Amino acid sequence: MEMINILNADGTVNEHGGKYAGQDRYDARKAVVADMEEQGFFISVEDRKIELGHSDRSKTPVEPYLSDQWFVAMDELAQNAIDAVNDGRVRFYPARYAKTYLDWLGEKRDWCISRQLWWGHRIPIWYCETCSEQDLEAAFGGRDDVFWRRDAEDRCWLICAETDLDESALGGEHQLTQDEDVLDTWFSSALWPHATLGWPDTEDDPPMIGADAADSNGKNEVLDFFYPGSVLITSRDIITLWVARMVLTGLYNMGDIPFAHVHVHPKILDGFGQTMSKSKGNGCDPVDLIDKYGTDAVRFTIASFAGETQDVRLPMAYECPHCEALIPQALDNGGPMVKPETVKVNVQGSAEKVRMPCPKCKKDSQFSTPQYDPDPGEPVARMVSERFEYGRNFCNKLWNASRFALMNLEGYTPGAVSEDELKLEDRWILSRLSRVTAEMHATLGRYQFDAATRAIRDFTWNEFCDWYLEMLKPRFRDEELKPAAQRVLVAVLDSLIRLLAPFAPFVCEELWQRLNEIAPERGLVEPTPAVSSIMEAAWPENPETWQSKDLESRFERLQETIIAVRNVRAIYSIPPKTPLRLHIRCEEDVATEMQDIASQFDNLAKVLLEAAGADVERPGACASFSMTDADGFIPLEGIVDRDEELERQRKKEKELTGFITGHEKKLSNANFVERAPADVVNNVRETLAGLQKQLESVREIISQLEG
RNA sequence: GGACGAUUAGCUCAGAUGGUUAGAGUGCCACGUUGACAUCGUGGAGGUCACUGGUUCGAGUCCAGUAUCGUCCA
Repeated sequence: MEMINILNADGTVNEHGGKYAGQDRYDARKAVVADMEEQGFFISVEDRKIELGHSDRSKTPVEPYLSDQWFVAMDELAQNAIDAVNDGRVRFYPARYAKTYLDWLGEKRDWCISRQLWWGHRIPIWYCETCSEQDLEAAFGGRDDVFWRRDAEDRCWLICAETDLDESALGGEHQLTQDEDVLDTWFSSALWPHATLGWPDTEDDPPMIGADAADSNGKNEVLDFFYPGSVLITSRDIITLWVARMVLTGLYNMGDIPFAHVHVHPKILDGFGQTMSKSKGNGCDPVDLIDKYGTDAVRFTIASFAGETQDVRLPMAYECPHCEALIPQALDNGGPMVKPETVKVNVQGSAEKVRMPCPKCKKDSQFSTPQYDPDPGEPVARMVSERFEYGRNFCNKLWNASRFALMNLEGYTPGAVSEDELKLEDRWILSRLSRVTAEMHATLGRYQFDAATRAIRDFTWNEFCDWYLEMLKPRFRDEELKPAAQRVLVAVLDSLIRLLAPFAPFVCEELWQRLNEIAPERGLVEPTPAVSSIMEAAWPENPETWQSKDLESRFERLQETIIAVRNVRAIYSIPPKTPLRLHIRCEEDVATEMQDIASQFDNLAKVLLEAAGADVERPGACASFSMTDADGFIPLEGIVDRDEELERQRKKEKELTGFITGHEKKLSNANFVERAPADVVNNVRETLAGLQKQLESVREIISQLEG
């Protein structure tokens, strides 16, 4: 059946519309109904729910309209792009997104590239109805960038050219008319990886700031150097629209893939799981966030969101411009908006600008909405999110820790650090540093930015700040121990800044500069001169030989002891300044080590190690704690409450019993012992033995308390 | 209709190849300010891992189904 178009481009009915020709489509529809009624063909009109597409911008219903469009044949182009992913030349991270790409390309639907817009690249097609092939031959015969053929209905010539053709290029009586449409924006965007590097010019570098055109050596070295790129980082909703198109045009125009890796990051949704958009008014202005929390804070926080899931939620709040209180965003009629009971929502067209009252200071303020902008000069409640405090607090912590380090680098001299100058805490922090460096290398290699930021944050805060810096403090007060402590600290801080620089470049640059002033030569084991900017600094390589599992677990025992003492302090409300005494019952080798680090017990828990060894007895009135290979007693004459202590120990006993039963159950299962890997079984056995030993101690303590 | 994902502590999220007592940040509770940091420190409470089956010696993790939510495509 013949397809008949009854519409003009402006939405009025055309000459095929009979008596309705010239009428607007809405009027014409009413007229049709009226005419049917008049002629007795009309039965009824009823409301129906139908799927009706609307223009995103104008919200006008989309009408069916037949027109000629240009298409790109996709068969071969798509197949080449499919092959590039299937044979691994292009790799997706996370890998599942390759499916989106392959499924879509696999359909090989021809690509409609005509768009009825006034902006964009004009389609490089010219029409001529009057000329002959001889005319074309005469005008363009010598050119290899102009092609022509008759159109499918043999109505006119279609002429395609790489560069614009003059409308009179064929001579006076033959008019060349260029297609009115422009290329699909994705067709143009698809060229981005090579077009931005100067393609199709392969003989000159693209114009660059400061470059001398006279240097041209007949090659586009920029294109050669930067194409193909290494990684494209993008959002999943344009995998088909853009990524696939970049690959296929890259392969077609350049004969090579545009990039080897495609990393697809999650999409940030609002607190209700909705896509942020201007028209919904639930988005946020990154500049507002940067203004409030800091550039590095925003960057670090966003990096911490970037894992392998598809979405992350970012609950937003309005910030009262008067008192900085946060007013959480609420849902209203399906769209995010301030709570309806606190504000009348301004519907489109309303003249009055709504003011949002602050529940804290009771003042009100204007806020940005999709319908209008706030009045100039008016205090505006901007949109912020508490989640960025994560990054802000961390950057602040890093800054303060570094400041502390720099303060203590007074008198630093570069020099080698010998094995015997390394204290337990030095060896431990280096072991941990080496581990975190390796972990960052691994996670960044997989584009798991969330895991990388978590690793470096935990290291910085929970290990470097909480333990290492604290343990260095006494050494800084001792002139003899100071130099080595400074050298190790500088080396660790140097690495730390390098590792953090991608996520907090501004703070890190500032710290790097300050470190350069006080310690221009640094590093383990032999110091070397540092480069002038963190941007030039190499990614650190902290040797795996620094790692020691044994050392780390011994260090954990020290940490456990200190935490146990602090816990006793908290439970009995003993002020931090009141000194305590500690007796530890353990094997001799453990005792020796405890003695070696006794000064740290004093430093970190204000507790004096009074006795350590296998023959240590539990003093009469004391608080006790037990670990797998040591029991601690803290004499608390007159302070300790026997009932409270008993209750504490019984709680511990119950906890231990629970774990032990679980482990015993496992080991009594013949199937487990036979089928599980030997190391898993051994692990359970060892843990069980440790737990049993600990339980024994706890029971002994209980019986003494009861007795 | 098809595809992909999510459902774990009040909130926001980690938990790769199944294996000790499921973690973090934030919020909450208690205590703390004589100098790195209150944007902080110390200690603590808080979870039948959406539901139902299955595979396995063993499941937050693997499989099937159900429910709810989100996104893309048609």
